[in-house]
Amino acid sequence: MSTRIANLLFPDVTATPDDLEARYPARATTAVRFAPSPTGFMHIGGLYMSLIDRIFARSTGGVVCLRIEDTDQKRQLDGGVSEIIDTLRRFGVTFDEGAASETEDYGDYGPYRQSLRRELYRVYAKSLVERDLAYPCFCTEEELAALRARQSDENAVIPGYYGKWARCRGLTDDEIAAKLAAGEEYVTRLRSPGVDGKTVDIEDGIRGVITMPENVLDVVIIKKDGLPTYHFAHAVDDHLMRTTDVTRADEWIASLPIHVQLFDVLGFTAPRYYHLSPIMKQEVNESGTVTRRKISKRKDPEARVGYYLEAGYPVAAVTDYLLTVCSAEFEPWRAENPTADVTSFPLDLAKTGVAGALFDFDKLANVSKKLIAAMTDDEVCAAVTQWARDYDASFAAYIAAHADYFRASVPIWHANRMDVSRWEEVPANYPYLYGDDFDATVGDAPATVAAHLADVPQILREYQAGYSPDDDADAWFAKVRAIAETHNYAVSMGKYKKHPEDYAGSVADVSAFIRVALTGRLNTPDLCAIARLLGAGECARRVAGYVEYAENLA
RNA sequence: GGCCCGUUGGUCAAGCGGUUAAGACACCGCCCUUUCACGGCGGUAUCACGAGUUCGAUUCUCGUACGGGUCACCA
Repeated sequence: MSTRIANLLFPDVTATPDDLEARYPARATTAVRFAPSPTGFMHIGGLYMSLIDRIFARSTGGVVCLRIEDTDQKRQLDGGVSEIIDTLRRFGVTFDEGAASETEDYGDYGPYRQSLRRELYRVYAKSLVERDLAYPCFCTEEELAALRARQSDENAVIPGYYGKWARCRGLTDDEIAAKLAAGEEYVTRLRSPGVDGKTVDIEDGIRGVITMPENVLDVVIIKKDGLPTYHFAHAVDDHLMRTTDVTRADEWIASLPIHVQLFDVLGFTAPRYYHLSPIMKQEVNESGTVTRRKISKRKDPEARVGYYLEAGYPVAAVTDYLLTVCSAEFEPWRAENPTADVTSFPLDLAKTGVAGALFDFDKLANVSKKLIAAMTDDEVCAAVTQWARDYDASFAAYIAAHADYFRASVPIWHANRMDVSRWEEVPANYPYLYGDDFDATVGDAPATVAAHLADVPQILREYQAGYSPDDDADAWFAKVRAIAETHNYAVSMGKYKKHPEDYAGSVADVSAFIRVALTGRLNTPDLCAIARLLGAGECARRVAGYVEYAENLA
């Protein structure tokens, strides 16, 4: 018994583990937690994890807490907590307990930020010292570096602080007292009861039983600054918060033996673990080899959740996509429940993939397009307007100045189309709709125009001469067909396909000339609708401009 | 290097000893069509490799290769 040392180390700690047990009673439901570090920006992987936590809690009738892991003081950033809360809320991820703002918490199992839980960790650390399961270590960083060097020289099978390498493990109480009296700095280490050669079986809800060597390392549990390491905080926090299920990235699998040992010496029941594979990104290195790696916040703009907001993906598209990646059961569910909130998806974590999916922007775009197609014109109009206000000031100004026109334009590219996957594409894809002095003649003429250059000016002149803004779609197209006929362009695709040699082209070509003159593109929404939106004057201006351009080319 | 985890088409994947090896995205083709689309139909393409178990392996076992993770007073 090292009561003397425990008291020397933690003189102010009077509470006992039993007191804490009583303060945080067991829960009646499942509990999971999302536990990010407030490093200043929200990572897409964090959104992914928190979404899964939220859904897990809902589908098991339990709660989800937001716990802030701020024990690494070097990495903290001002505003980091609000960034997390605000971003997640935008994506519909909310918590039943946890940090509510930069300074406030709510819920009965708090405080929910580790920097405020210092005393809790110390109670357990003291208990461990009393029971000879932990001890102070006075080794400096230099000494530790030297130790690693020696181990590498001697090819130690297991590197690290343990057994004969653990110098401070054998310090007598008197020696410890003397060092403490001299004011030497120290960390607190676990006196690992692990035995080299023994293994532990740990069940993972996704991967099944994992067999690993038992932990023998005297890991640090309390750092020099008095705050716990991740391992110790995980054990104490998840026990005291009565977390029943721990979801986290699979990079933690390697430290599982430490964690179960900690739970064991502390007398806690370990939670059920689910280790999820992070979303990967494909990379082609200089030698041409294709590899996959975690999405990195340094290299990949898409790592930032803000990236998707700025691009204008509807938030539901992002969350739907993430769930598609997480579970193969999501898409069929979504098809059955097109309007249901994502968080009501009955997620079965056991069926989640273990390999680490590659982020697929094509798939995201498709999910998003379908979702946008299902929105009403009014919803789309409102969403684009809001997006522009937030992220595209000049487009926002344009919308504000042409509110009715903009509203009238939305159905043109929205109705029965899947053209738009994110709002930034609206100004980018439709310059011929939204912009002053649009000029269709910049760039090269498309092949179909170039191939019929002799006909283009005359056809356009006839089109313009016959154009009436009062024509409906049928009348408008009847005129186009008539022009086609006079120039020996087949009036239907069917006829043209049967005998292409009999014609100069088809009505599709004639339409293409008009389309290019009006928009500069070969692929646009319905031309007649575009012409009506633009107005007769603007159409005349563009057609005239293109006639001149085509004549110069010819 | 030690220890873990993984490997089904270009991508996401279903599959749990016998299947024509689902489906989605992307791509291509055809049809529909008065243009652009939407829609419909169809197509190309996958079990990393080698042993073993078995009447039979994508499914089980063991190797090999390749990929990933981890070996901090960071989480």
